[in-house]
Amino acid sequence: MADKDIVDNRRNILDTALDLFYAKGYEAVGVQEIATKAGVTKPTLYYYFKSKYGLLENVLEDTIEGFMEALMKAVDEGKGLVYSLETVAKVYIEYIMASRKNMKAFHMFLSMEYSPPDSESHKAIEKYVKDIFVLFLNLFTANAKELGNMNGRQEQFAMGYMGILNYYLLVNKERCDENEIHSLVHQFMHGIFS
Amino acid sequence: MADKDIVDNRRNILDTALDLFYAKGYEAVGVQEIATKAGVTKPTLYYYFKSKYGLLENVLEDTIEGFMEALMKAVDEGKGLVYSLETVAKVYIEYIMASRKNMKAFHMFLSMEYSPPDSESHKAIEKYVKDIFVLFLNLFTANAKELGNMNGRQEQFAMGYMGILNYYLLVNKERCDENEIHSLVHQFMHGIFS
DNA sequence: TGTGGCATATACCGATTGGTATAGTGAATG
DNA sequence: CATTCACTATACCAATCGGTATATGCCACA
Repeated sequence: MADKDIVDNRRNILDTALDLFYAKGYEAVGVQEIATKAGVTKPTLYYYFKSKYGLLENVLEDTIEGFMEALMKAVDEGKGLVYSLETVAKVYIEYIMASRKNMKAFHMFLSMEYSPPDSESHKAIEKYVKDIFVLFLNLFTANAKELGNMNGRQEQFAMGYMGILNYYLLVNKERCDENEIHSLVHQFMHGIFS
Repeated sequence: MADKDIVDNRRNILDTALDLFYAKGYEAVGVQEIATKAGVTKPTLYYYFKSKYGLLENVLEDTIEGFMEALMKAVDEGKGLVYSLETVAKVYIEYIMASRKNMKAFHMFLSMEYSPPDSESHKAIEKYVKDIFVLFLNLFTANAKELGNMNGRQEQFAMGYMGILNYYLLVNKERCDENEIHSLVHQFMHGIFS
């Protein structure tokens, strides 16, 4: 019918793999299942990706790196801590709400971040985790003057903020409210004694 | 030599399974590997546990339920919010530091809490997660008078506190400092503006 | 018309998966 | 002595695992 019946098999494999890795986890999904659901055969999959693990790496590159760029852009604006924290949170929910694909990617990322230390999932994700942690760390050190003497508690602040953000987004998988995020940031900065 | 060369195969299987589930994850570990490392054969494993999933459930019961009891005991003392939050945090690190087995159990638990929604890991853990969340929720509602009008933000508080705690303990897998936990609780209650 | 390379499928590999049918232990009980 | 019971091992099952050798269809270019 249309002049474009051509299918991008590589794209299909990537998207199908994300769906399955998100839903069942990397270790629980077979290569055969991915190929079948993507409408290709196994050799086709192995033509584009050198191994199952290589496929996982490509899925990550295809999804998470866009998120990382947005995150990096949001950090170095130099408009103060409060502004930065809220902007960062906004990047998170905007990314997740932008598409179902992004939502799946983010939660796959989260699940991999907490995955067992000797698993392939963990190995594939660790560099991204490290980058993001450093990014949060820099956010606090860059705004050190606002916080007075942090006494090297930047790491604790970074961990606390990432923990709050991650867990909130884990629990509220489908519906992320921007107002609630704002409230969360406020809580983080001023404590629960409103 | 000793009068007790008898081995408790059920115990060995349980402990070995925990080791492997912790390190590589439930889905990535084979029943054969568990049996071999435990020094038994597969039918012996299936004599004590009806399936691989049944084994996972038993591993959870064997480890996490002790933690849950300690947690429940720590909550309902009615000595105020600050006291409760610190006590709860203390239960976490005391449990983790008590033994290497406990440390593995806790991190397996954490990894399962963030595991993919359609995975067996998720299914096995969800009831415990729900119980713990309710427990945290009650902690805040029980101390409502201290916090003034929470406007139904108990859920947010519970999520925030669990998130901070979990992420801190994930990152500091091996070395959990009680003083740092104290500082973390303080940060949670009064915000990062010291 | 040929030729080379990208992209795809058929059919297969050895190894491992979760799980079991069956037979045997050794110790206690009648 | 015979039976029973808790427990363990040998040997096996079909199915699936990740991965590949080989052949072919197709299209661009010569």
